[in-house]
Amino acid sequence: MVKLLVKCFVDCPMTNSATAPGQTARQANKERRRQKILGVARDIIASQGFDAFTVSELASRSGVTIPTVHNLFGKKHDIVLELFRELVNRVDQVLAQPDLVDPIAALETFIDDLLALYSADEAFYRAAFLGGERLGLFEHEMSDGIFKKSLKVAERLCAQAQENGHLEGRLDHRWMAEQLFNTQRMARQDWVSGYIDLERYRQRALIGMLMTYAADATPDFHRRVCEKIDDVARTRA
Amino acid sequence: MVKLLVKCFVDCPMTNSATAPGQTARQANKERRRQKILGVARDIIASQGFDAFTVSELASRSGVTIPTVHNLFGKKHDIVLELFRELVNRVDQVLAQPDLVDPIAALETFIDDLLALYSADEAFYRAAFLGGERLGLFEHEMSDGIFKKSLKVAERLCAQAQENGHLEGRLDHRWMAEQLFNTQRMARQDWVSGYIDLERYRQRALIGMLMTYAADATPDFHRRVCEKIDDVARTRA
DNA sequence: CTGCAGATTTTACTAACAATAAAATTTTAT
DNA sequence: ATAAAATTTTATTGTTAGTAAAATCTGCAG
Repeated sequence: MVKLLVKCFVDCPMTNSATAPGQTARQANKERRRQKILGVARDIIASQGFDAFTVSELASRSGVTIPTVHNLFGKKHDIVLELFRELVNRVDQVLAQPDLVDPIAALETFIDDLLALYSADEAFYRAAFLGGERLGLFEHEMSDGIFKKSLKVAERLCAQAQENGHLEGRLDHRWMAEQLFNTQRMARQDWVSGYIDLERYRQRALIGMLMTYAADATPDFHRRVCEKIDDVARTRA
Repeated sequence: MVKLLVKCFVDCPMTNSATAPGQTARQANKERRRQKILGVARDIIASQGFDAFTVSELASRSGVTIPTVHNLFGKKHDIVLELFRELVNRVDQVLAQPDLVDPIAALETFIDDLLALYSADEAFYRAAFLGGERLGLFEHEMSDGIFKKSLKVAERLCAQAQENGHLEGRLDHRWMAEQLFNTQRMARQDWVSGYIDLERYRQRALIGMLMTYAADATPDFHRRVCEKIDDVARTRA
């Protein structure tokens, strides 16, 4: 039995400025394999759902055997965890952007930044959210993770809107922030579940959040919000 | 090897007015076993999550063997389906109740009826929602099931509120109905996921829906809505 | 360019799960 | 009491996650 394999992917020094200087080509190849397998995992979860995501399917599609996958990632759980961590990192960056003065523009910028992120690699984000949900990875994030951070952002948005005279202050900002956050969350979940597409996600999130503003808007601002809602509503019947 | 088993549960005629007249005690016992197993299934899913729900666990906890479970229900999928069907039936009945004239009271009645239902058998409802979600049973219901029906109810609620002069009519009722519906849905999901309890579910759903009203409320009605929100918000800090 | 050390992949295996067929057993009706 | 029917169980199949140890490959030193 004769095997002819060519596996010498990396000969160049690579641009690894971050890690140790003595990093050999072997480790670079390892990382390359990991990324490839991670990509296949993303495709399986996004296109066939989490139940179809088995280690054997992942291995055969990646052109390796099952133990190789376990060798590179550990448990199946860890593969999903890695997708999820990447997701949290990327979303965190978008969340950290500075707010604008105008509340409506801030909302639209926020959602458009998020949507730009998601649409750049829809399969990845759907897979990561799906996997995170399924493995209960959000449960832990609930306490001090992106959840609380998102709420803080939403709360500051409300406070700022009131300072600028757009909100009357008749409603507790804690509730408004929660509503702002949850509206977007529900739309996102329906996208992740495959019920709606990204365009509809944008529409629902935006309109829902604008309606939250409207609940405590000053007359002038209310008019603007309603106009914006009509505007967003018109994007594809 | 000697076995002594006493399995004669039912000797009485039973009150089976619905089905065929010649229904034997055997069938009654069968139904009794099915219900017992279904109850165990509910407990496992609600207390340990869907992943812990295995046929072998279900069988051993129910005091039967694995093939017996399959004999009584078919596939594992069918067990969950039965829980889900029961869920849809029961929720349907609450949804079919007549609306009140006052929009705020209607909302509160609606959510309290729902909550009364859920709290009467919390384990069952959590398990059924969890199972339905996991097996994609809602996907099908999306088109012409409880989803559309719920939206219709919400839309009628808005229309009625406007007729009675509570809403200005500046916002499309289709969007308001969707927001009404989705707010409650998100709160429910957080309850099903174990993030919040029923009391908080009530609070979030009610406040979210009231805020939706507020977005298009006439000045008088807006005042009433805000008062109600404060009222609901005060129930346990 | 050749051989060694260490990293990597694979073969072979275990344990848990869903599901089914057919044998064994129990129950009901006569 | 016994035969027919329904029900449970034993035994088995195929799939999944995961692991240990053997086999193989890679990259570097001489």
